[in-house]
Amino acid sequence: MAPGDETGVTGNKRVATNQGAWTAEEDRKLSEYIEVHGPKRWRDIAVLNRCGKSCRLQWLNYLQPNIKRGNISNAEEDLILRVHKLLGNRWSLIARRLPGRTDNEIKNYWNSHLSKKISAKEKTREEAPPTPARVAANPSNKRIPELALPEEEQGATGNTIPDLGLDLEQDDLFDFTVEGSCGVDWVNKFLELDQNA
DNA sequence: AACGAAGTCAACCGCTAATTT
DNA sequence: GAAATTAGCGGTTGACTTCGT
Repeated sequence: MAPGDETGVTGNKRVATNQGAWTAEEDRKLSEYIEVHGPKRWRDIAVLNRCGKSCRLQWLNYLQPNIKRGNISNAEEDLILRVHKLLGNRWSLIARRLPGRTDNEIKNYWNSHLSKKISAKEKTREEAPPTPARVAANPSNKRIPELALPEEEQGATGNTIPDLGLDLEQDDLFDFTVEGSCGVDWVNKFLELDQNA
């Protein structure tokens, strides 16, 4: 593919497409188009002066039926935290576990809310003196090698997926089309596997 | 009231994988 | 099998809002 063709940019030249916030009129036209032609062939969408990529994003994030906006519940937040712990920044995978939520929304929510919560938690944990139980379990405060990843596997960002011997593409756990696969039960099942591994 | 800093989130960009020709 | 096209993903940017001084 020619780089940039779907972004409103051809080579170094920016083609004349609208940019910036979508208007209600544009939303309406896009919805009408998709109602007739379906959510495909984004490049061919000629009803708007928008690149196909922008149309696709608008449809996925705002215009699709059953899209939920805002008010992320505690249960959803917990689910995001737990799945993120397992998968890292795989926003689309996380989003598929939260019906009505989009990857973009979850990503934003993570960056603006959850990442801070986590760093605050870690900070308090670092500052807190070790509990008697922790000291008893590891009296010399030695690093436990089997719990640590080798440096080359940790990655620069720390957003690595733990190698649990699972195939994200093949394992049924990650087949998000399976009915009833959404919710905390799935995470619990995964965590069990995690612990066993 | 005015200003700047910090927070939020919609939209864009660059890239890759998958699909089609 | 190669090239072109399309779809999708995650990271980043920038406009807007809120908050503190």
